[in-house]
Amino acid sequence: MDTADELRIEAPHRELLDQILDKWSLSVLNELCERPCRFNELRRAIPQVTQKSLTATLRRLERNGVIAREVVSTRPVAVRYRITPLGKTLRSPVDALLAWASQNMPAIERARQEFATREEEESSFRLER
Amino acid sequence: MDTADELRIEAPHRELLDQILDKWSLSVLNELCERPCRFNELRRAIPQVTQKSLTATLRRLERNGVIAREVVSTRPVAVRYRITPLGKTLRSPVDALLAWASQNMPAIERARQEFATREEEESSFRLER
DNA sequence: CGGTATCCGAGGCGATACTG
DNA sequence: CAGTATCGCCTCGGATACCG
Repeated sequence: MDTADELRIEAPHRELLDQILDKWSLSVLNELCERPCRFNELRRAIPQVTQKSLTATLRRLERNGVIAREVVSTRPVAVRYRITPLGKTLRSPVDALLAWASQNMPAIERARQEFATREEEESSFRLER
Repeated sequence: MDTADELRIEAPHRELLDQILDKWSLSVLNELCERPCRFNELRRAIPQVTQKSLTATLRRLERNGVIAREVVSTRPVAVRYRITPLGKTLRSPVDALLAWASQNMPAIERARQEFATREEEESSFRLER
């Protein structure tokens, strides 16, 4: 029942991670951790993202309370995004994960090559006989 | 150019996170951290996963060197999956992230409700006028 | 037992065009 | 400036059926 509990607990975790660790979130979070940014400022900082995806990412992050959106009613309007206190607390666990990735990238690269080699051997084995 | 560097570095990170933090990986990793498992043992432990997705998940994790697959050539064959030393090192950063999620779930829930409320107000505002 | 093969629908994401 | 709207691809994952 321990296991079953973990699995039930896990569903919201998964949903949350999907929202916070999606394709562009880390770049955005990274940028907003340094300073508050305007929309187009973020686009320039992350050139590969499209308007649509950036908007979607910002909405998701805002919805989950890790960033805040404030509108200054000038003409034309100015919009400023900034990280929230909650968002700041996300930094250290995420950084830990990225640090893990950096440190172990060589080992992972080796593992991938070995895997590819094993695959090749298998297929040539099947062909031989 | 600091920024540009970070972004170029980030691509492999993203790819890696996509492979390791995908829908079922955490459950599988969690299970294999406790003990080595047979294929169907994992299915029973994680009842919601389909054969196909479990196979795909195991292959991905194996490819990246965090789990190992060993085949015992009996009849019928027995397959055993176990966590690798590399895989074990993944635990602490992942746990940190899950701990963050658990701790802040209430705050996130509040943020979502506020967001929903703001959305409603906006749409009713537009209808009024 | 431990998988493959195939079909399918939902959703993520990009490209492009348009707007207050 | 800061978006929305639309289209279309493409991958992920579930359902189902079959296999050594």
